[in-house]
Amino acid sequence: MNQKGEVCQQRLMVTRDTLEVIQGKWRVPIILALTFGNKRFGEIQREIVDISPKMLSQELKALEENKIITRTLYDSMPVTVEYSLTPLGKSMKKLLNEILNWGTHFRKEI
Amino acid sequence: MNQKGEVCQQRLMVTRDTLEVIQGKWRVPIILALTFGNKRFGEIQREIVDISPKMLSQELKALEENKIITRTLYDSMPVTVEYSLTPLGKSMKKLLNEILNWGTHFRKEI
DNA sequence: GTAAGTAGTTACCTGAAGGTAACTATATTG
DNA sequence: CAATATAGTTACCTTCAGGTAACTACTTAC
Repeated sequence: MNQKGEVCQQRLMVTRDTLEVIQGKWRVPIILALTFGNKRFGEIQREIVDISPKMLSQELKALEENKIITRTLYDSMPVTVEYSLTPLGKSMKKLLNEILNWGTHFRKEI
Repeated sequence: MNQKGEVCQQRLMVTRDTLEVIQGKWRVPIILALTFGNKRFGEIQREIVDISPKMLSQELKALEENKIITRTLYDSMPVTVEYSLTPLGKSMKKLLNEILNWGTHFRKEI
Protein backbone atom coordinates (compact mmCIF):
# COMPACT_ATOMS: atom_id res chain seq x y z
CA MET A 1 0.00 0.00 0.00
CA ASN A 2 1.31 3.40 -1.02
CA GLN A 3 1.56 6.55 1.08
CA LYS A 4 -1.77 7.93 -0.10
CA GLY A 5 -3.43 4.67 0.87
CA GLU A 6 -2.02 4.83 4.38
CA VAL A 7 -3.18 8.40 4.84
CA CYS A 8 -6.67 7.33 3.75
CA GLN A 9 -6.73 4.48 6.27
CA GLN A 10 -5.66 6.97 8.95
CA ARG A 11 -8.50 9.26 8.03
CA LEU A 12 -10.99 6.40 8.10
CA MET A 13 -9.95 5.47 11.61
CA VAL A 14 -10.09 9.04 12.88
CA THR A 15 -13.53 9.72 11.40
CA ARG A 16 -14.79 6.50 12.94
CA ASP A 17 -13.59 7.63 16.37
CA THR A 18 -15.58 10.84 16.06
CA LEU A 19 -18.64 9.15 14.63
CA GLU A 20 -18.69 6.58 17.41
CA VAL A 21 -18.90 9.36 19.96
CA ILE A 22 -21.64 11.39 18.23
CA GLN A 23 -23.46 8.42 16.68
CA GLY A 24 -27.06 7.75 17.54
CA LYS A 25 -30.18 9.78 17.94
CA TRP A 26 -29.49 11.40 21.31
CA ARG A 27 -25.82 12.12 21.96
CA VAL A 28 -25.48 15.37 20.03
CA PRO A 29 -28.73 16.73 21.48
CA ILE A 30 -27.51 15.89 24.99
CA ILE A 31 -24.09 17.47 24.49
CA LEU A 32 -25.76 20.49 22.91
CA ALA A 33 -28.08 20.86 25.90
CA LEU A 34 -25.06 20.94 28.21
CA THR A 35 -23.24 23.62 26.19
CA PHE A 36 -25.77 26.07 27.65
CA GLY A 37 -24.74 25.22 31.20
CA ASN A 38 -24.80 22.34 33.66
CA LYS A 39 -28.11 20.57 33.94
CA ARG A 40 -29.87 17.99 36.05
CA PHE A 41 -31.34 14.73 34.75
CA GLY A 42 -34.86 16.04 34.75
CA GLU A 43 -33.89 19.33 33.14
CA ILE A 44 -32.29 17.55 30.20
CA GLN A 45 -35.32 15.33 29.89
CA ARG A 46 -37.62 18.34 29.75
CA GLU A 47 -35.44 20.04 27.16
CA ILE A 48 -35.18 17.02 24.85
CA VAL A 49 -38.89 16.42 24.94
CA ASP A 50 -39.21 12.95 23.44
CA ILE A 51 -36.30 11.15 25.11
CA SER A 52 -37.21 8.38 27.56
CA PRO A 53 -35.47 8.11 30.95
CA LYS A 54 -33.97 4.82 29.82
CA MET A 55 -32.31 6.32 26.76
CA LEU A 56 -31.18 9.41 28.63
CA SER A 57 -29.62 7.35 31.39
CA GLN A 58 -27.95 5.03 28.91
CA GLU A 59 -26.52 7.78 26.72
CA LEU A 60 -25.32 9.83 29.71
CA LYS A 61 -23.37 6.77 30.86
CA ALA A 62 -21.82 6.32 27.44
CA LEU A 63 -20.81 9.99 27.27
CA GLU A 64 -19.34 9.75 30.74
CA GLU A 65 -17.30 6.70 29.71
CA ASN A 66 -15.98 8.66 26.75
CA LYS A 67 -14.95 11.51 29.09
CA ILE A 68 -17.30 13.96 27.39
CA ILE A 69 -19.39 14.73 30.46
CA THR A 70 -19.11 14.50 34.26
CA ARG A 71 -21.74 13.35 36.72
CA THR A 72 -21.82 15.12 40.07
CA LEU A 73 -24.04 13.98 42.90
CA TYR A 74 -25.25 16.60 45.38
CA ASP A 75 -26.29 15.26 48.78
CA SER A 76 -29.16 17.67 49.08
CA MET A 77 -32.73 16.63 49.97
CA PRO A 78 -33.90 15.29 47.67
CA VAL A 79 -30.66 14.07 46.06
CA THR A 80 -29.86 15.95 42.86
CA VAL A 81 -27.42 15.04 40.11
CA GLU A 82 -25.73 17.54 37.87
CA TYR A 83 -24.21 16.80 34.48
CA SER A 84 -21.57 19.03 32.94
CA LEU A 85 -19.18 19.03 30.00
CA THR A 86 -15.54 18.09 30.58
CA PRO A 87 -12.83 20.07 28.76
CA LEU A 88 -12.95 17.32 26.12
CA GLY A 89 -16.70 17.84 25.84
CA LYS A 90 -16.21 21.58 25.52
CA SER A 91 -13.66 20.95 22.76
CA MET A 92 -16.54 19.69 20.60
CA LYS A 93 -17.93 23.19 20.28
CA LYS A 94 -16.53 23.85 16.80
CA LEU A 95 -17.69 20.43 15.60
CA LEU A 96 -21.19 21.02 16.95
CA ASN A 97 -21.24 24.42 15.30
CA GLU A 98 -20.37 22.89 11.95
CA ILE A 99 -23.11 20.29 12.40
CA LEU A 100 -25.56 23.13 13.02
CA ASN A 101 -24.17 25.26 10.22
CA TRP A 102 -24.29 22.57 7.62
CA GLY A 103 -27.72 21.41 8.74
CA THR A 104 -29.01 24.95 8.26
CA HIS A 105 -27.38 25.17 4.83
CA PHE A 106 -28.82 21.75 3.89
CA ARG A 107 -32.34 22.88 4.85
CA LYS A 108 -32.08 25.89 2.60
CA GLU A 109 -30.87 23.83 -0.36
CA ILE A 110 -33.48 21.10 0.00
CA MET B 1 -42.83 27.16 25.54
CA ASN B 2 -40.53 30.15 25.87
CA GLN B 3 -38.17 31.60 23.28
CA LYS B 4 -35.19 29.62 24.52
CA GLY B 5 -37.23 26.43 24.26
CA GLU B 6 -38.11 27.15 20.65
CA VAL B 7 -34.51 27.85 19.74
CA CYS B 8 -33.55 24.53 21.31
CA GLN B 9 -36.16 22.66 19.28
CA GLN B 10 -34.83 24.40 16.16
CA ARG B 11 -31.33 23.25 16.98
CA LEU B 12 -32.51 19.70 17.57
CA MET B 13 -34.15 19.55 14.16
CA VAL B 14 -31.15 21.00 12.37
CA THR B 15 -28.67 18.63 14.02
CA ARG B 16 -30.92 15.74 13.12
CA ASP B 17 -30.86 16.77 9.49
CA THR B 18 -27.07 16.71 9.46
CA LEU B 19 -26.82 13.48 11.41
CA GLU B 20 -29.24 11.72 9.08
CA VAL B 21 -26.99 12.52 6.15
CA ILE B 22 -23.72 11.42 7.77
CA GLN B 23 -25.22 8.64 9.88
CA GLY B 24 -24.02 5.09 9.48
CA LYS B 25 -20.73 3.37 9.05
CA TRP B 26 -19.98 4.26 5.45
CA ARG B 27 -21.29 7.66 4.36
CA VAL B 28 -18.53 9.85 5.72
CA PRO B 29 -15.83 7.53 4.37
CA ILE B 30 -17.49 7.60 0.94
CA ILE B 31 -17.84 11.39 0.90
CA LEU B 32 -14.27 11.71 2.12
CA ALA B 33 -13.04 9.46 -0.66
CA LEU B 34 -14.71 11.71 -3.22
CA THR B 35 -13.17 14.90 -1.83
CA PHE B 36 -9.92 13.73 -3.42
CA GLY B 37 -11.51 13.64 -6.86
CA ASN B 38 -14.16 11.79 -8.81
CA LYS B 39 -13.99 8.03 -8.55
CA ARG B 40 -15.49 4.92 -10.07
CA PHE B 41 -17.43 2.27 -8.15
CA GLY B 42 -14.48 -0.09 -8.06
CA GLU B 43 -12.04 2.61 -7.06
CA ILE B 44 -14.10 3.55 -4.01
CA GLN B 45 -14.42 -0.11 -3.11
CA ARG B 46 -10.68 -0.54 -3.24
CA GLU B 47 -10.09 2.56 -1.13
CA ILE B 48 -12.59 1.64 1.59
CA VAL B 49 -11.21 -1.85 1.92
CA ASP B 50 -13.88 -3.62 3.96
CA ILE B 51 -17.05 -2.28 2.32
CA SER B 52 -19.18 -4.79 0.42
CA PRO B 53 -20.62 -3.97 -3.03
CA LYS B 54 -24.09 -4.16 -1.52
CA MET B 55 -23.38 -1.52 1.11
CA LEU B 56 -21.47 0.71 -1.30
CA SER B 57 -24.30 0.59 -3.84
CA GLN B 58 -26.92 1.24 -1.17
CA GLU B 59 -25.09 4.18 0.41
CA LEU B 60 -24.22 5.75 -2.93
CA LYS B 61 -27.93 5.73 -3.77
CA ALA B 62 -28.80 7.37 -0.46
CA LEU B 63 -26.17 10.06 -0.96
CA GLU B 64 -27.43 10.68 -4.48
CA GLU B 65 -30.99 11.07 -3.15
CA ASN B 66 -29.72 13.63 -0.66
CA LYS B 67 -28.02 15.54 -3.52
CA ILE B 68 -24.58 15.02 -2.02
CA ILE B 69 -23.14 13.13 -4.97
CA THR B 70 -23.80 12.67 -8.68
CA ARG B 71 -23.67 9.48 -10.71
CA THR B 72 -22.42 9.77 -14.25
CA LEU B 73 -22.53 6.88 -16.68
CA TYR B 74 -19.90 6.76 -19.41
CA ASP B 75 -20.82 4.67 -22.43
CA SER B 76 -17.33 3.40 -22.90
CA MET B 77 -16.49 -0.28 -23.33
CA PRO B 78 -16.84 -1.63 -20.72
CA VAL B 79 -19.34 0.78 -19.23
CA THR B 80 -17.86 2.90 -16.44
CA VAL B 81 -19.63 4.95 -13.81
CA GLU B 82 -18.16 7.98 -12.13
CA TYR B 83 -19.25 9.41 -8.83
CA SER B 84 -18.55 13.03 -7.90
CA LEU B 85 -19.52 15.53 -5.22
CA THR B 86 -22.23 18.07 -5.95
CA PRO B 87 -21.77 21.66 -4.72
CA LEU B 88 -23.81 20.61 -1.68
CA GLY B 89 -21.43 17.70 -1.14
CA LYS B 90 -18.45 20.01 -1.47
CA SER B 91 -20.04 22.30 1.12
CA MET B 92 -19.45 19.57 3.69
CA LYS B 93 -15.70 20.16 3.60
CA LYS B 94 -15.55 22.22 6.79
CA LEU B 95 -17.77 19.73 8.60
CA LEU B 96 -15.59 16.83 7.48
CA ASN B 97 -12.52 18.74 8.58
CA GLU B 98 -13.97 19.25 12.04
CA ILE B 99 -14.81 15.54 12.25
CA LEU B 100 -11.20 14.77 11.40
CA ASN B 101 -9.83 17.47 13.72
CA TRP B 102 -11.85 16.43 16.70
CA GLY B 103 -11.16 12.75 16.10
CA THR B 104 -7.45 13.48 16.12
CA HIS B 105 -7.79 15.52 19.31
CA PHE B 106 -9.89 12.74 20.91
CA ARG B 107 -7.21 10.14 20.10
CA LYS B 108 -4.56 12.21 21.84
CA GLU B 109 -6.71 12.70 24.94
CA ILE B 110 -7.73 9.06 25.27
C1' DG C 1 -51.45 7.87 53.86
C1' DT C 2 -51.25 9.40 49.23
C1' DA C 3 -49.62 12.33 45.70
C1' DA C 4 -45.70 14.44 43.53
C1' DG C 5 -40.85 15.35 42.70
C1' DT C 6 -35.98 13.73 42.89
C1' DA C 7 -33.20 10.02 39.52
C1' DG C 8 -33.15 6.43 37.58
C1' DT C 9 -33.83 0.62 36.44
C1' DT C 10 -35.83 -3.53 34.38
C1' DA C 11 -38.02 -6.62 31.11
C1' DC C 12 -39.70 -7.08 26.81
C1' DC C 13 -40.28 -6.14 21.87
C1' DT C 14 -39.57 -4.44 17.01
C1' DG C 15 -37.46 -2.62 12.98
C1' DA C 16 -33.54 -1.12 10.80
C1' DA C 17 -28.57 -1.55 9.97
C1' DG C 18 -25.23 -4.14 8.39
C1' DG C 19 -22.89 -8.63 6.98
C1' DT C 20 -22.29 -12.91 3.71
C1' DA C 21 -22.49 -15.37 -0.33
C1' DA C 22 -23.98 -16.17 -4.57
C1' DC C 23 -25.68 -14.36 -8.75
C1' DT C 24 -26.58 -11.03 -13.11
C1' DA C 25 -25.16 -8.80 -17.37
C1' DT C 26 -22.00 -7.03 -20.77
C1' DA C 27 -17.51 -6.86 -23.05
C1' DT C 28 -12.51 -7.87 -23.68
C1' DT C 29 -8.61 -10.81 -23.55
C1' DG C 30 -5.95 -14.97 -24.29
C1' DC D 1 -14.75 -20.98 -24.39
C1' DA D 2 -12.93 -19.85 -19.91
C1' DA D 3 -11.12 -15.97 -17.26
C1' DT D 4 -11.20 -11.21 -15.91
C1' DA D 5 -12.98 -6.65 -15.47
C1' DT D 6 -16.80 -3.39 -15.52
C1' DA D 7 -20.95 -2.34 -11.91
C1' DG D 8 -23.83 -3.80 -9.48
C1' DT D 9 -28.34 -7.08 -7.38
C1' DT D 10 -30.70 -10.55 -4.58
C1' DA D 11 -31.84 -13.53 -0.76
C1' DC D 12 -30.98 -14.57 3.69
C1' DC D 13 -29.40 -13.90 8.36
C1' DT D 14 -27.87 -11.66 12.78
C1' DT D 15 -27.25 -8.01 15.85
C1' DC D 16 -28.32 -3.96 18.11
C1' DA D 17 -30.36 0.60 18.58
C1' DG D 18 -34.17 2.39 20.26
C1' DG D 19 -39.09 2.30 22.02
C1' DT D 20 -42.76 1.14 25.75
C1' DA D 21 -44.46 0.40 30.10
C1' DA D 22 -44.01 -0.59 34.51
C1' DC D 23 -41.35 -0.46 38.59
C1' DT D 24 -37.74 1.11 42.46
C1' DA D 25 -36.24 4.12 46.25
C1' DC D 26 -36.12 8.19 48.87
C1' DT D 27 -38.25 12.72 50.63
C1' DT D 28 -41.45 16.44 51.12
C1' DA D 29 -45.86 18.42 50.98
C1' DC D 30 -50.84 18.16 51.59
